[in-house]
Amino acid sequence: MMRQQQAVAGKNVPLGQQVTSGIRELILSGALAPGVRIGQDALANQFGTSRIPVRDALRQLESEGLVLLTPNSSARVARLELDELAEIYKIRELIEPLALSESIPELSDEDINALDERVAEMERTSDSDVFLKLDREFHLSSYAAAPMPQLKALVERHWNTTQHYRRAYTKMVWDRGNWIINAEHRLLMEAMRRRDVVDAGSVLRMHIRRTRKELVRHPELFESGAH
Amino acid sequence: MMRQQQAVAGKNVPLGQQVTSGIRELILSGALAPGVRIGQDALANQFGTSRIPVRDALRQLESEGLVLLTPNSSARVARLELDELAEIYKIRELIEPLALSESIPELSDEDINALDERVAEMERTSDSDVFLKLDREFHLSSYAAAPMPQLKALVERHWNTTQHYRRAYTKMVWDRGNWIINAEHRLLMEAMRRRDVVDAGSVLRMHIRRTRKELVRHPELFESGAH
DNA sequence: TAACGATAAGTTGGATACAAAATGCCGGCA
DNA sequence: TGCCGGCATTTTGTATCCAACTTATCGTTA
Repeated sequence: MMRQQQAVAGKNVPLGQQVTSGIRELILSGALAPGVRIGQDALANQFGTSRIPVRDALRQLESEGLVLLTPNSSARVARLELDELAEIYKIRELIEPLALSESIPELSDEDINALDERVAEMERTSDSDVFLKLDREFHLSSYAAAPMPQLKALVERHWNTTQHYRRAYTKMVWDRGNWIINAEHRLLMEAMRRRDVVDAGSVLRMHIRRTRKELVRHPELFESGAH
Repeated sequence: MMRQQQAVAGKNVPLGQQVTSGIRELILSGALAPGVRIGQDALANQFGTSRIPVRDALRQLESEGLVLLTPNSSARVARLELDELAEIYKIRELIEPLALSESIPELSDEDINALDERVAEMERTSDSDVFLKLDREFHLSSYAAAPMPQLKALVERHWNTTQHYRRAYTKMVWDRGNWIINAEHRLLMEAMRRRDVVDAGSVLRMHIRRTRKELVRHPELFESGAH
């Protein structure tokens, strides 16, 4: 008789983790905006479970920086102030070039081509949500080959917590086009093709830094939403 | 044995957070070594609560990198491989100089003197545990004035997850003395007194980098313990 | 009228109880 | 002897229930 012991690390997913993924997706997709109150009962009904898995999920998401828990009171989708967003970008300026430079030597030519394809799609699309998704995929994929799992988890966390504000900014300036980002991506790809970790790191650092300065110029991104 | 919650009038800290602090302290103090299995029931009895707050605490600690949670199975104190430790140090080399350079302009002369006192105590003590405690206090205090709460939380997390290995290393080389660390601390203090963020950052980066290379030379730090 | 306070309703925190999965033990079998 | 499989025990995951705290409502009063 076959032994079901193995379960290959991921077959038997606890209900709590499914709820965690579900809520995380709701937040990252924008369905739940920062500041919105999220009740345990409502989520439990929505996912068809009791409140226990929901509570586990909320704690998990709080530690990921996506949820703000106030004891004995409410759970809300985490929101960032302008300085907090800028702070995250300053950290990103330091750690993402490291992730990139450690990843580049491990990338195959096929990987590079796949990245290039995403850049091309970004230039073609007229949908800001598609653009946002491709941008995230492009950058995170460019780090994927780095043998530094903790660093990559940290980077992804920062992308998650800033997701809402990047979306809001992208939508805001969508009309004006974003040729600068596309140009930076092209320069980044060119350096990556040459496997030049120094140039690639410099372009990426500039890219993040310029975005930070751009965001700081738009405090109106932080005014809306529930409190 | 069974520690009952003291009904401190007015203070209303959720039980789960108290348990979190308790377990965290057990791990950081070395009472719970990496790899050791920690059962929910055992902890619940030890803290005089049910398993619910313990589960909350374990989830919290997992996200802090101090606990490894395997679904449907065990919870263990997180352990690091040699490359993981090195990875964390590479991240530290980047972000701690930033924390320091942002903190230095905000430090008062009294703060500087207090830091100096810790350095002096480190040179005097003959107890490696005291040394470890002072070292942590010194560095974290030197970042304390930086107006970057997320960065400081990140730094503290890295100090926590590497705590056990720093302790093991400190004990291992305790006989040989650690004049190098003391010298580096002196140089660091000197740059901080001059409020020279560039020099201070350079010394700190060197300090962390040298420690990383030193740790990598001692793989035997990772052999012991439960698996 | 506006502010204050008591009370009621709703929400969260924690404990107990039960189901499901994993670990360990022990006997059978080649 | 060594190993494999099944059963029992232990441990984790989830649901339900109760208590405590927060928030809202409504009435009272200056």
